[in-house]
Amino acid sequence: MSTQARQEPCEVVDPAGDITLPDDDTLAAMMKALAHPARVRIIRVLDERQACVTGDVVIELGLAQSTVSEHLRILRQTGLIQGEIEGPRTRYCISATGLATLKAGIAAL
Amino acid sequence: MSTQARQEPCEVVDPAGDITLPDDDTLAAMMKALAHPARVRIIRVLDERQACVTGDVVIELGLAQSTVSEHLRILRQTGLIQGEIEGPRTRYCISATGLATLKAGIAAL
DNA sequence: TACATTCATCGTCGTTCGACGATTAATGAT
DNA sequence: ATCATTAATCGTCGAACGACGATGAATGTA
Repeated sequence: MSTQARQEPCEVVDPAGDITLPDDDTLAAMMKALAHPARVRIIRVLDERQACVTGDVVIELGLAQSTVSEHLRILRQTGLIQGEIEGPRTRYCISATGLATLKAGIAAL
Repeated sequence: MSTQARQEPCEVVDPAGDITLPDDDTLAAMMKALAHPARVRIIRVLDERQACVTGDVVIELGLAQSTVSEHLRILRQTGLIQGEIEGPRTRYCISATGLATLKAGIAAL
């Protein structure tokens, strides 16, 4: 039931080095990924608990499992989070570089 | 009122003082407003040319007038830009506070 | 071998978005 | 007055979104 979060951090490699500014389309896509309250909340949840699995997010958001899985997919495909399979479950965490790219793109507006 | 609109800055009042962090819904709404390449471009255009009227943006984007007017409405309603009527045309400019709120909200993620 | 657990994917359905042309309102010019 | 210009609004239509339940694949356990 609960997550026994241990093991190494989800973010295996992410030097957070040189961040290239995204172009309009990429920036708009990242914005679109966060253009939904549920996905903003997911980012906050992943920030609080360093990392957690899909089931935890489902409980936290109170939405259907398939709905949450879809939101996670969108965030993953835009590079804002990353998930690694861990047995029968998937552990998600924030992508430092992805989020940094978004922040840089916004800040440059 | 208004009228005798000169070419003074569009941003009449905008101290850019205390910026309150937006909640999830507000932040998501601002993201949604910029979750489209055309609207990101509008922000850039308004940034380059301090301010310009609808027709200028129409030419710059190459979209139908009604389409651009709709994009401008969305940005205006979320408080990211502001427009003031100037005779038969409307002059738009970036809202410093609106954009600052967005930047603060993202940076706090 | 099952069987349960976890999560991604699929199918559906109603809502919203985004584009456009047409229309309307307001202003300026003739 | 009439006409032209500018921009917001309206109506439409196809595409995408967002929610859900159902299904399926992968893993762990008895």
